[in-house]
Amino acid sequence: MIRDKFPDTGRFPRPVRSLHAEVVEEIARWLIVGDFTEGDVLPNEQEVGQALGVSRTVVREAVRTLVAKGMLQVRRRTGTVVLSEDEWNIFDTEVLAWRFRYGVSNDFLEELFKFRAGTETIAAELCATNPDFDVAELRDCCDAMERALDGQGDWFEADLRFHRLLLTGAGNRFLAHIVPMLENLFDALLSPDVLIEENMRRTLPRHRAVVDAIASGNTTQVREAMLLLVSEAREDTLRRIGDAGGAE
Amino acid sequence: MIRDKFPDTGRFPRPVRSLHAEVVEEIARWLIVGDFTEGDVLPNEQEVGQALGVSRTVVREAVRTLVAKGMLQVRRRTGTVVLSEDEWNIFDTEVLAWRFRYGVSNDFLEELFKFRAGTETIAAELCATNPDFDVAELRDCCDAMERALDGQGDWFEADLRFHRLLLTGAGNRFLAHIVPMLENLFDALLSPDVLIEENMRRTLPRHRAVVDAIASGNTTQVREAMLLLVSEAREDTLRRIGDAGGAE
DNA sequence: CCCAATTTGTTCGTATGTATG
DNA sequence: GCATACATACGAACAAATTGG
Repeated sequence: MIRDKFPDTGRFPRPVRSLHAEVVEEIARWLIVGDFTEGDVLPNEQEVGQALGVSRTVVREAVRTLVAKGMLQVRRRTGTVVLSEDEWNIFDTEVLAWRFRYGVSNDFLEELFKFRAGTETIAAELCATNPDFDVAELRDCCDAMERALDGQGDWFEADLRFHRLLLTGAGNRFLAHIVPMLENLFDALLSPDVLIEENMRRTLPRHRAVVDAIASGNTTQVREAMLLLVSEAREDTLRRIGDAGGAE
Repeated sequence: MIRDKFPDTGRFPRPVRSLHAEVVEEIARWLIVGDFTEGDVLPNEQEVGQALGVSRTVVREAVRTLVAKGMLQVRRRTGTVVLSEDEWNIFDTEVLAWRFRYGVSNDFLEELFKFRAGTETIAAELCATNPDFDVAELRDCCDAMERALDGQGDWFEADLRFHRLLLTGAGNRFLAHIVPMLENLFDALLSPDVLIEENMRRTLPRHRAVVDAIASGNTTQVREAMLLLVSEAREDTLRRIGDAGGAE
């Protein structure tokens, strides 16, 4: 019972997260792990409420949230039905985070990396042709990564900043919106298992190659450098996942 | 008052859309047209309810929907605050539809077309290297477009099908999820103003060039053909928009 | 440090509407 | 046409958190 996560016992229990957020995530979990799948009808609002120990109102509001994300649909008289996974808002950061938390397939990760390779390459090309783009900042990131290899500073932060600069530097808000997805990816996948010195030493020159290519303004060179960077990142990450058997 | 859209007068009034949907869209409109902008706090739930003639419950559920889409944030004691436009789920189909309906800037459209050019190009390249991809279907679309030029059948439908095939044929669900956005774009922008014979006669061979390039398997050729296709589409569409002054 | 005001959070009871069979 | 099962909608009430005095 969700409610039990808020110990009403002691002096100051105070729920940090609202019941709403808990219920949303719990129902989302049902859908992701497959307790309910496409076409299934959820128990009615009353029953869901009872099962989770919350009122119907809370259930209704939670359902609205998941409807907004394309995971559920409510039909009068029928009830709340689960939509096909490819109706889910795949670009929604919360949906993505839930996937990472409750189980994501290898196929999904492969596709995510392919999408990332494509879009980051576009972004890098646009950066290369954007006169306002500041290459120096990008170089700073590489320097920070290099320092991190010597134990000075945070590799993770510098790496993320590098990719954020690319995606935001393109001057395209659609590309910029991929940043939160990337942050999710980094958070979920860049474990100490992946961030080993061997990988970092290999990827640093790949990053620098991208910077140099952008500085040169040669877009085919940019594309090649970017594709190499992301495909190696994919290797380093997914190999470890496969080894650890971390996913669904 | 939203409520007035449902004439309780006669015998059978029947609201086709729920109050919820109406209120969601109304508040979304407030944000898009700028009645409330970044950082603004909405009137409290009670007041919004009174203003729209609905109960607090309905307002709350509507707000949940907009929070789920990144447009609002709710803080206790403070109230409901409007988030910056670049927090809004830019890939959300409903948000996009509302933008088209209530005002979209030319900059936004430019960026959308650029994003589309990039992602559709990736998709086309992936189709070209996907052994399961059926080029014949793509050719069918072109034939259908050609027939439409002679008054046989629907150009719009064939054109859309063409692009849908590309985006789904790549075998990547992120790319496939761009289809609903494209449908929005087509619905909103491909008016009879744009779909004039001159434009259609020019774009048909561009489509065929993409098909041929994919059939040949030459990815650089695919890219070039695709970029040409989309950039011309952008010209044809935005020129008309500019002429008509249709946007925000 | 506590008090008071404001606003959302949450519950409950009830009535209505709508589609199904 | 009627009963049923469910979502839809309302209103009142109290709880909890945050802010400012």
